[in-house]
Amino acid sequence: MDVGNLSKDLERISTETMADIVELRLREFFKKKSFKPGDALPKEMELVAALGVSRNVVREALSRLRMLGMIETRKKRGMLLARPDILGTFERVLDPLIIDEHILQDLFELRLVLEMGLADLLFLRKTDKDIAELEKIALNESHDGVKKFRVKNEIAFHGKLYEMTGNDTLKRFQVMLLPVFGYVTTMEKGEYTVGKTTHLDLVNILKTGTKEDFKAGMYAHLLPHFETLNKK
Amino acid sequence: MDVGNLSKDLERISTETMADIVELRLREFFKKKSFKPGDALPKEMELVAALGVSRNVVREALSRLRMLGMIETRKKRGMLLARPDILGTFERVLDPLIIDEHILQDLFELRLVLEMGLADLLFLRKTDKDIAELEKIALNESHDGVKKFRVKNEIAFHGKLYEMTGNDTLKRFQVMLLPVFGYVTTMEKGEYTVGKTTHLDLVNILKTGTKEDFKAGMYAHLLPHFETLNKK
DNA sequence: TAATAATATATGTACTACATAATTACTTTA
DNA sequence: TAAAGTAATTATGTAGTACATATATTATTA
Repeated sequence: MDVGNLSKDLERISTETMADIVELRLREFFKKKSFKPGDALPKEMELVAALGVSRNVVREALSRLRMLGMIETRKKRGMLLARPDILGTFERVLDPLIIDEHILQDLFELRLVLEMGLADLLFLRKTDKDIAELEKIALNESHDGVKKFRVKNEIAFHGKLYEMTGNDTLKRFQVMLLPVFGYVTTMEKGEYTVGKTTHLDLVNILKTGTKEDFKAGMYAHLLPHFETLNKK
Repeated sequence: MDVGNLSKDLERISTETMADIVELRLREFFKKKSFKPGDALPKEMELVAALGVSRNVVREALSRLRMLGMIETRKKRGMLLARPDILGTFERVLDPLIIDEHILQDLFELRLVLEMGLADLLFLRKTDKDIAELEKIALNESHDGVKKFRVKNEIAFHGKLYEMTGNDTLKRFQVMLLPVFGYVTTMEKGEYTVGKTTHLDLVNILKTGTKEDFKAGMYAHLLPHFETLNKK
């Protein structure tokens, strides 16, 4: 018999555990019943009875949802639907040590994309106060060769840029990507090279320049990184 | 006594469960021992003995890590460290129905930032074949008033753009943000307004224009969305 | 009536038992 | 002796019981 077609004819044996199934069912249930954050959920024992599985299994599934912040539990009161902390869950798996090299590279590029796209939000929401603070950061930078400080400068400056967008999620996203970013940059060949446009240049563009100036400036600033990228 | 200072003096009673603690300890353990994907992990009973908690608790913690794709379990063989699917976990909590309105707005802006930042990767990696496919998508668009089709066009076109960056993570990210994006756009006041630059215009820029042209074109295309944004 | 105590209830933890799958060791047979 | 088949072993998966603990509700008392 043709082995190649076998996998099409024979359905893959599901290795799903009961906890997996219950987790899924609960998600569907919450959505279907259109529970809103703060609503009380059924008790564990009610779920056990309804689903026909052991309390153990139900608790494993609930434990997962609790970790994701989708539910909260209070003794006696039972469980409540909650608002998940979307980035918090992301953070949990974002460890450069465990992540695939290929994904790391993708995330590195993702950060470049983000930084290049910041300009519009930035020019919409920048304030004189912000720019003053940013300038202070840029002026305080030490320009000796110690790598540790250089990384610190980078983080402070670019972090402030994200902050200036007034988008908390974006800011947190940046914080999360920091370790990843750091990891990849150490992989880059040769010495740390600085783009022609410095942090101070960027500050000045923010003060008097246009959005387009800023986009060009940011590109020039990140150019050393862009040059490490390769085509498909 | 001053109640205001009380919370500073009295440490907050931790409501962490054993499962929370064990989860954390296991993460630290894996990192400390610098396990690599594929490595065999201790058996459940060994963890039970080492941590001094019930098997139940250990299993709840393991269940969470398993959900995140950090570990895999095979009967008899035990557990293996795995490569987590970072975006998969993200997806799990990214339901517009349970996400905070404020976060939704943030994610909407995040997507705008991404699209504005695509240009550099796009011009680095675009191929004639890609552009041809993109053009086909743009040409196939129906321009009647049916909203359903318009959304479909948007998804197909912008999705292709993400794809052309050659960055799988970015592409998946876009797919994830789609429902969120759709949700927010329906919130936008008034009728669906199209930017002055059409999809076909963008295609032509990709063909013969410069990166800067494209950035300007994309901004013009997204302008209706940008105009809904407000300052801090 | 207000403060206090008792009760009920739902989650958290521990423990036991057995099912199931898969590896390993052993035995049988050609 | 090698291959095939069988049994033993082992680690995870599921079920169920028991009790601890915190808290909302109810009952009691001053």
